[in-house]
Amino acid sequence: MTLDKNFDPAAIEARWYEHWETKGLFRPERKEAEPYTIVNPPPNVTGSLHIGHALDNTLQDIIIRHERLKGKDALWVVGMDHAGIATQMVVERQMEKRQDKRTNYTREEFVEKVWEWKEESGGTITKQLRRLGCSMDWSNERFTMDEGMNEAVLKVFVDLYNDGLIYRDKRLVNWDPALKTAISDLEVETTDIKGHFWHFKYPLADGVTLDDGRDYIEVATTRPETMLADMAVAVHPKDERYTSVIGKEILQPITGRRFKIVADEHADPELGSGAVKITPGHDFNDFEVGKRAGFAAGEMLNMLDGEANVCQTTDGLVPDEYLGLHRFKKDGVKGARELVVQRLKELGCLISHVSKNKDGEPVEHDAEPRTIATPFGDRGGVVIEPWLTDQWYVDAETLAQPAIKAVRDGSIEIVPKSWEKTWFNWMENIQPWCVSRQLWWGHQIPAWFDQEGKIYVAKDEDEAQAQAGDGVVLTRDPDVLDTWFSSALWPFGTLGWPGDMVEESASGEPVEPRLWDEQHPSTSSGLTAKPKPGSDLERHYPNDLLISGFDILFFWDARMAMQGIQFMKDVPWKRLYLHGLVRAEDGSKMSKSKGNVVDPLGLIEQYGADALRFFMAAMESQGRDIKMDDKRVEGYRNFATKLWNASRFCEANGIGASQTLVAPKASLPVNRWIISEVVETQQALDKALTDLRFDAAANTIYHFTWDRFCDWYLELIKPILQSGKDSAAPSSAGAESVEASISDENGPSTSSGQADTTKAELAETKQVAGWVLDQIIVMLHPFMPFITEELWHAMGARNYDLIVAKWLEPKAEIDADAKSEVEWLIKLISEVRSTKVELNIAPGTKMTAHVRDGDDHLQAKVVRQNAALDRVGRLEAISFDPAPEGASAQIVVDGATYVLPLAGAIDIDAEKTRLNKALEASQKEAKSLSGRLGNPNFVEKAKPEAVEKARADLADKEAEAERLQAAIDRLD
RNA sequence: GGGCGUAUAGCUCAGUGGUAGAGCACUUCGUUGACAUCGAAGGGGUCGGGAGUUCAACUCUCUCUACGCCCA
Repeated sequence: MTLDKNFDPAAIEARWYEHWETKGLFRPERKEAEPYTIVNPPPNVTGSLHIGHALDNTLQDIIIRHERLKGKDALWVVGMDHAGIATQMVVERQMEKRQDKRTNYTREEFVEKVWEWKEESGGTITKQLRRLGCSMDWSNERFTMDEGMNEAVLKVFVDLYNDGLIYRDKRLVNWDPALKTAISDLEVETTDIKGHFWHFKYPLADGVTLDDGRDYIEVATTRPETMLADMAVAVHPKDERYTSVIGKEILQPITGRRFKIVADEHADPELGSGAVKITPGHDFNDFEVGKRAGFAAGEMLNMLDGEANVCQTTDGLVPDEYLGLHRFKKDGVKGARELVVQRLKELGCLISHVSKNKDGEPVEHDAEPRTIATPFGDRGGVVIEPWLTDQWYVDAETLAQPAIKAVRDGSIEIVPKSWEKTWFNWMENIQPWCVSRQLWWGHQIPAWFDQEGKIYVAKDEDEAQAQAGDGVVLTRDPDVLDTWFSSALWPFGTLGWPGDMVEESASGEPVEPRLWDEQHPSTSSGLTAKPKPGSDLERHYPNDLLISGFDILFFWDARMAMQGIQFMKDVPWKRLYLHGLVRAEDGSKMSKSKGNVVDPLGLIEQYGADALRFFMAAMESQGRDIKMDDKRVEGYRNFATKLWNASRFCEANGIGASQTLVAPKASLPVNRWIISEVVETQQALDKALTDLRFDAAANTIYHFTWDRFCDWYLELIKPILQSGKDSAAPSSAGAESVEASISDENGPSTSSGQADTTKAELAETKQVAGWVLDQIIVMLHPFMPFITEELWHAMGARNYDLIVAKWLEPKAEIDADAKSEVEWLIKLISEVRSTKVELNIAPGTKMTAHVRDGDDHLQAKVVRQNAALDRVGRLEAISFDPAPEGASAQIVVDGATYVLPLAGAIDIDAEKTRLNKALEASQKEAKSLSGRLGNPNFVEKAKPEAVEKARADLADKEAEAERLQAAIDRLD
């Protein structure tokens, strides 16, 4: 197999993905291996892959592939979320297009249609995740409404109810009039909008007046329409303006309703008139005031229907002209708000707001302009109405306590740690979680009502009937559960809970599972439920890691923690990694409405999935959002191409797949050096991945591959490989450099490295090069799975696919001698190159170097590296004899000076400038070091290592400066 | 109002109590067979302002400023 000249990602991606999936390689059978588990945040069934998914899933895939390579039983659970509201909306919208609607069908028919939609059009995203290369366990793909999850949801609901942790309550709820359902407080987004603040007169009844003689109380409101359901006016108990009227009554001008003036600390004397109207049925604060004033929730007046149109209150006092109006102006049609203002104005009850125009003249307005923090539904997009209804609530406060403790005691580690505070802050102030939704699509709540309204909660109707007794007519609660209620069970519901639980008696003997204990399943049986030994549930719960965006920390992560601990008696995952958002190039949030959404599939088509993945990893530093940058994705595409070409080079030189996991035995310094570099790279990479530093991990492998392997190692071994070719096909190509030799008579005399290369050295080099390339391919695989799998097979016959290959075990030490020798070589060659540029000498010019102050050790190195110095450094000969008289360039490297005689014209001034620049740099550093060492405090108080290092550095720099000075002097 | 985060090269971002780094962009040079999706060599930052701790601060503390996010 020969690699194509050009690397084309699209040509290999689909092929390898299908190969992995059909061979079942995403989850190979490894029952004996240590388990490793991640559950994927289930994307919405209606969703398609956006750039945030690309980030989130790339990170997970990197970890899971790494763990799989390390031999673990790596399980990445995948599935979809039924997305109650979103999905129902999609299907209803489709119906609208056909002039059809949900209510033309029975609930069963409609739900059936949603399932049909799901089968046909849902789950686009699962195909797209495959494009990204994600190695989830599709063979066990789940859905939050599948049978198993349904069983889990029912059990959780029933158990929580029996334990008093779910209850039904009548209170104000966040009502979305567009979707006609309750939503949880997390689904409300508060936005500042420009609004108005109206001031009205509320007449006092029965001829009562205030101390100042007025016969009305001034109240102000941003929502005049709620006036139709006012039940009180509140004043602060200590507000002397109003103490005399507390307990007296107001006669509401529009409805004619009479209600009391109550004392309540909610009224702020500093704000407006100090008196506030109270509408307990339509405002969260007023609800509390109303309760304190003695109104039961059931008595509170409601003036709006589910669409927020005005309806009659139970006291029948809302005038007919208001009935049916929307709460406020909608689609250009005036609503109750506008009419209330108009009528009050006509009645002389509106207090105008007076402002001054630009000429300083007073101008009257109906209302004062004001910015109002307004709640909007995150899905429906309309203003949320606090509405008095019966809903199901989860006692989140109780469930939160162990979740708080788990983070506090380290059972859950949150990465980055800075999110802990947010976790605690939210959990400690958590509100009851409203879990019922007035939808048809979702898990219908397992609760039945008899004709008296008594509640029976049970797993099914038969159970409920049994509880209620024969002959009682039961009606099932039509509502469904919040989608997050089911996704909160993901870490165990997907692993076989509750089916794979067994109960153990006190003696430890297993008992037949009794999942639906008729009394109190979880609390009264006296048995401990445990996962069945050997089951996925037992092996994979707790999960090892959860990776999610911080935006779903409360929605999902926190709720998983609560439910996981409650039902599994253990945390859902040991670590929680939170990443940021992917932002548009200008730093703004991507949104469809702004039209600045970047499509990850477009990037994949343009640059390849590997490049996009690498970008995500390289940009993911903890605690920061990622700004989209196409140029950078392009750069990582180039990186893939670079690796491709390096592999082609190897292939062309007979370098192929290595046969061993351990590093080959090597004698040549360059080979020993690169093996050491592999060892160091692996250490850095493993550490970065353990620390979840994706950026560090990506950069480590990037720089090793490009800067070390391609730029130096492959260049340095070219002479060796070349000689192999020459000997295979003898030619005179290398004859010229055979002349290059060490001319010191006392030193070891040698001809060029090419001639000197033995078969053994060539074989060793090929082996090492092949081995190193393999290590790169393995280390890079979690980041760039496609190109690496392709190269893995292209480089030779393999016993297994790369995705299930073995992680590195070089079993090699870091070779300090080889390291220092090759580093010297690189430094010398680099210096020669930059000297040439500065002296305007053509880069290809071959030169001879004369060494000053060289010792035996250096001579030996020069001999060993002769071929590389010649081919890569363009130093055709290195002599230990003094340089001939005449102009020359001089280089100082590691305690020796290399004099490069220049036969032709040399720009002495340019060389002087160059040397002086280097001298200044050395002197500057030496000065700084000697200054520090001259400070007695430093020598006394600093760490001894620091002092030692400073001394050593100073000696080096001073010596270097001396040599440079000497070199300059020789130019004169 | 409370909380969190960020300010480092033209841009996007790493970074460590002990002489500032990467990618891109920029400048110059380079097609002798892995790679022009490339190679070689460069230029460029008083690490947001101020104060403090320390022998030593880009790094720790405080404060100010600017921006962003979350909660109320």
